[in-house]
Amino acid sequence: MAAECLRTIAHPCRLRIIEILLKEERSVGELAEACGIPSNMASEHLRLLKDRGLLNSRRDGRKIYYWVAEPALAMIMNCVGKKFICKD
Amino acid sequence: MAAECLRTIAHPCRLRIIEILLKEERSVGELAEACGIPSNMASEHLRLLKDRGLLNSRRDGRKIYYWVAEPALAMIMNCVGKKFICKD
DNA sequence: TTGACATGTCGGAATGTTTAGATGTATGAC
DNA sequence: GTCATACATCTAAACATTCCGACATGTCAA
Repeated sequence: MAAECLRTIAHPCRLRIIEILLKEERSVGELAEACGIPSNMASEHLRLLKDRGLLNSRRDGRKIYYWVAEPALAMIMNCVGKKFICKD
Repeated sequence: MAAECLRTIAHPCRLRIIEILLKEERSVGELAEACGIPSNMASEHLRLLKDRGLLNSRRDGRKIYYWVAEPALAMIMNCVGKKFICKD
């Protein structure tokens, strides 16, 4: 259901994560720092996004890198962030 | 905040309401019937959407008609519904 | 004014989400 | 092997959302 995926995206940390990952892949620790949250919370957000097929991940040594798996996210983020919807 | 507005949209009934209102304005009762929910719940959903500036309303006799106030909703719905994101 | 209709608002129960801390697992360095 | 690092998982508390019934408001018609 579309509503479920929108809810998944609709969280400040997850929007920030998606925004970053649209540029390039990142590790959990990097994303956690960028969002100002502990890494276990970042991990939880990433799990939610990955469970819905929005992200993919790969391990490289001790780190795990995530990237955007769903191209539509770029369009959604373009709508959301660029000029639309509840700009402050 | 963008996340807040996305959360507002991210509900099955509210997505349906937006989808209908993108075509033409409708009364609360019509929307409630279309969503299969009681009219007081439709009224509540409409209030949430209106409070964030996504809808507008006008009274006509006893009925109150709502329509889409935020043009970006058409683009968002186009992304969401047409081919992207968690299609079943 | 009264009654019926359309909508809005107010509780509160049920449910879902977010967060934090503690613990668990996998990897590389030594 | 031990240790530290990077990440994941579990649990429970705190918080927010959803839904429903009951009641309130506002309008029209008679």
